[in-house]
Amino acid sequence: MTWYQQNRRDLPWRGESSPYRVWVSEVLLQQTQVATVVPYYQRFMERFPTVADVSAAPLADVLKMWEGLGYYARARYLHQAAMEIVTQYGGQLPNTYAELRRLPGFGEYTAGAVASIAFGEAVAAIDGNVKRVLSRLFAIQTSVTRQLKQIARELVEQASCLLSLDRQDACPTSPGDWNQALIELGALVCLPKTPRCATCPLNELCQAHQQGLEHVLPLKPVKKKLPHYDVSAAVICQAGQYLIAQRPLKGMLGGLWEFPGGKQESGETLSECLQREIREELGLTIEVEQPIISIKHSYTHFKITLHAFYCHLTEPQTPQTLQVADWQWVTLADMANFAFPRTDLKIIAALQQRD
DNA sequence: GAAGCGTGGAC
DNA sequence: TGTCCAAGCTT
Repeated sequence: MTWYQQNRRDLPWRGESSPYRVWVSEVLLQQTQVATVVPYYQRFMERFPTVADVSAAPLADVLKMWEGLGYYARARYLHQAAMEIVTQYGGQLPNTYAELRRLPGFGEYTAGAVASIAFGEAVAAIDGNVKRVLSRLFAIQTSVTRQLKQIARELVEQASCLLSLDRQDACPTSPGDWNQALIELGALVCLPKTPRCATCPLNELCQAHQQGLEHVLPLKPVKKKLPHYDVSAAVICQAGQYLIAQRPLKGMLGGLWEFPGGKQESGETLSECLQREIREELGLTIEVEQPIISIKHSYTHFKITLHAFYCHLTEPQTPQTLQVADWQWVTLADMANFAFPRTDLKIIAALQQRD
């Protein structure tokens, strides 16, 4: 706790805070690095200062604030939870782990983090940092999940009891500070690849370090290679406007807008692929023209090369919502009002260069 | 318990 | 260029 007090980073969601701000920061930080989150957090708080502001906004506005961040289900769950908090709890976050855990997007970690940091409840908050710190501190190699939960629970309970008996020192005393101290130690000292054991306040207690296992623990599962696909995207122009489509709400990039297209099947040219996809998704017949840009991109479970082509309708036609949530004709300038995945933002940038 | 879900930075 | 992996959650 002394180390944490002296080494904690000054982050926008620390200091003058509120349960809402803690919650938003925790959701943004899920699987996302602090440096990436900071500007998103600032913009999100300006646009949605309170829970009521999020709950009153259309999902499209929340997704727009999430644009480029990834794991877009987080934005949907945050929006859903905000609406529940307004209707069920009068706009105030429930103040216990058990109640928070029932809300969309509140898993064990996030419920534990908000309950401990915002409300002082003595519950554990086990993220990737804490897993790494505790795995090394206790040299845990098997039955990881059960042991870690047990240890983290005992630690936060004991820490809050001990510290409350000993208030004459200036150390932080809350379970929230305890949990954040473990996280901060993992983020700044107990690093995944090159742990800084020489400067670690726990190095003499750390069983992994004593046994020379700090580079081995925690044990990592073997990962398989990501498959690669060629994907095509149609930039369909008509009278200075472009056709964009909204992806289905559930699943990959749910609710985001894109230039329609899809995966190339074997024995198919990119041109044929586009014509098939646009017919299947929107019921349109197109002609494919010149290529615009090809983009390499890696997702969580596969890699793609995305090939964008100028296209036009063979005759006047109205799109149908066969496999898309919605569609819209928009100008280049209008596109700023829709949330796009990274790859499509690159296509838009290419279009602007030609414009 | 495992799979699906984004993106960017570090190395 | 490739790989790892980050303040995880839902199904």
